[in-house]
Amino acid sequence: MKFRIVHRDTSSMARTGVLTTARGEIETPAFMPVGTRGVVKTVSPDEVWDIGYRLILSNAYHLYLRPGHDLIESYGGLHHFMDWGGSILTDSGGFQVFSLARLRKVTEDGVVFQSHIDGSPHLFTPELSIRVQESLGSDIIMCLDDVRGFPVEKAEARDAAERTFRWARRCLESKKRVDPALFGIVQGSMFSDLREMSAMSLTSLGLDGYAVGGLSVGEPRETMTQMLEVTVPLLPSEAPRYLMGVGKPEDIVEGVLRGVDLFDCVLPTRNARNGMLFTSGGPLNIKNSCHRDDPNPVDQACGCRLCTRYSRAYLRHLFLEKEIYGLRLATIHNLDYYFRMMQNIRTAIEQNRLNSFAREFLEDMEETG
RNA sequence: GGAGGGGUUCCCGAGCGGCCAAAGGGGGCAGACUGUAAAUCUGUUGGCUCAGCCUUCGGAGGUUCGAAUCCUCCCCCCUCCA
Repeated sequence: MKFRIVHRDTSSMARTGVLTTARGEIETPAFMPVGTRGVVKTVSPDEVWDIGYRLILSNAYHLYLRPGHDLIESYGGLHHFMDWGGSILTDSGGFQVFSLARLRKVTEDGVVFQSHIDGSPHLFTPELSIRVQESLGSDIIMCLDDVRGFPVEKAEARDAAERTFRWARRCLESKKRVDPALFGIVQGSMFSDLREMSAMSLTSLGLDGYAVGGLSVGEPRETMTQMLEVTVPLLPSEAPRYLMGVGKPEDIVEGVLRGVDLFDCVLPTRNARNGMLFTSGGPLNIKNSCHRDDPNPVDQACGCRLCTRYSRAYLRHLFLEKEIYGLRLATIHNLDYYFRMMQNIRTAIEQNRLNSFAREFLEDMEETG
């Protein structure tokens, strides 16, 4: 993997760049659709590709449990297994330490999960996480980290951040393949000094990229941006920076302003399935009765398959009837919205006007949201 | 003609003298969703001048301090026998 910065915005910390993997190039700042189980829910890889995406996120923990990383490896890796021609970043399973908190126990060695599928216990170590991700054939692999929720006691946050560093070192040591890039993850919850400590120690490992983890877990947005402001400047400028699990359109803009290059989030895909569509006029719940007899497209300004061919009335009908096509159309639309948003962000950076772009964007969001 | 079963709030359906404006589902309406245990979850669903009052359990009467619940008559639906 290579990362080349193309342009630095003069009005903010933002930059555009090109991330090059064995599968091709990705323009940054970029958003990654989430395909946890080897599929972006409800849509085909072709559809994801046609929208413009060249990098998606998948998950080591879920694919390890089912169908098993060895099986996927025997099918030529995840790209081949799911027929995705673009690049893949896999999450390490660290987030499941947080999201499956009731089903796990963290030790220095690793995390003992009780499978959410059949209850069987699994020890997920940094070494296993790397092995799984290498078997999958990911282009970018993540270090196993210890994610905690919000709020959390400082002692617990320190403990988790320090462990995350020790695990990162083990991940680096156990990495066998040379082609995938390895990203470390900064933790430290909402404590500036812990974030600093975490960033400093992690960068000493000389990893290929750095992620900021443990944010958008329930804290106020202002807190998240504060944490970015103390963390991002400590990360090497020439390496890609990735804000994990973020987020809402406004969160992404805030992140880019502070120098973040990569994002991922389930929001566009999950909310699509729940009937929430992102539009240039703000979010919209297609199930609301006001759309019952509305011949207009979901978003006049959108060129996606949903907006160019169907009325709000039709999409609402599909949702009320629980027809699968509605989920697909909504997902395509939201992914299209996010892709175009990232394009607009990149253009604004190259024209040195991200700051004013962001101000307008956030004001619009406030008005409609 | 005879015997039996039943009509409950938008729908299905529980309740079978007071704790019933009435369980539970469905449907409707609204909200949430941030490295996906999520095509999920939560709230709400008679009216009002809302800690109270009014209207409501096929219809009309009655018993009772008190009735969706008991009694009488009537109207409809279903099953079986002739």
